Amino acid sequence: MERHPCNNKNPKRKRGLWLPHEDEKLYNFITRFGVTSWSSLPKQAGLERCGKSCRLRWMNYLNPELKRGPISQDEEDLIIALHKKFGNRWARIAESLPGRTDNEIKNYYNCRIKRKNFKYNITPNTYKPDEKLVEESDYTLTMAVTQPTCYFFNFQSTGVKEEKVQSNSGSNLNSSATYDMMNYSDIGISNENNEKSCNYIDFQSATQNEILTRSDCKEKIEEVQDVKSLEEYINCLSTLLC
DNA sequence: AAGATGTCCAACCGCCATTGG
DNA sequence: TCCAATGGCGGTTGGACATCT
Repeated sequence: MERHPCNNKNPKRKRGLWLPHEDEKLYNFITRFGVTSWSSLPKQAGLERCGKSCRLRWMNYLNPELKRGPISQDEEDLIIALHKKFGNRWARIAESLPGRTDNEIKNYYNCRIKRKNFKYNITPNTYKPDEKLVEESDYTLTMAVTQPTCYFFNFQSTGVKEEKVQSNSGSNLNSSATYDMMNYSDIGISNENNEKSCNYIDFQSATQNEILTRSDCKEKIEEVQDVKSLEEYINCLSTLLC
């Protein structure tokens, strides 16, 4: 197999923003011949770029299957939910958003959602995906669309420190006695018309120096939006943690 | 009006798993 | 079996543009 090195030492390699005529060459070549090898494509298409650069330009910009326009609220909700599940595995997240690229989602998350999280006192850098949930189908995501009044996307535990999280009212949460400290939670609440929204609640501050009570929990939630079915929320939480 | 600052995103870099000579 | 090229991925950066002072 012929090798086509693609590295910084190649003096002929062009860099920087793509020019319209380069886009045209790449687009015309791929739509006509397809891609058999990215490494040999630049030469065949008459481009002074490396194969990697061509691949990136096609994947992130020229591919006609890409969706243009701003990311919708539904898409944002999905990104948040999937990020909780998969962490920074952008390519995996992008699989669930047809027409959106991993780069686009990554950029969107880093500059929009991260800022929102900061507003709600969440530090995504501390986030680690819950491997158990990653392995266990789409359970949390399914929850998000099937719970009519209260749903949540994910809970994670941290290995950093242990902290008791209890309910003082005999709920299901209490039956499991002790959990690892819940770090951050995304809780989505839908209204009567099943129009969902996504809000962020920092449970860490609630659990850092105190036992998290049912009323604490309810108070936290009510800070964001009125909740009609706290019991349902507790049940969901208990099911997921057990 | 102009400089400073912030936001956004295209593109590059480096790492790693896979592939195939 | 070894090893270098390749492709894919996530992290990061630089610059264009927008907004603020």
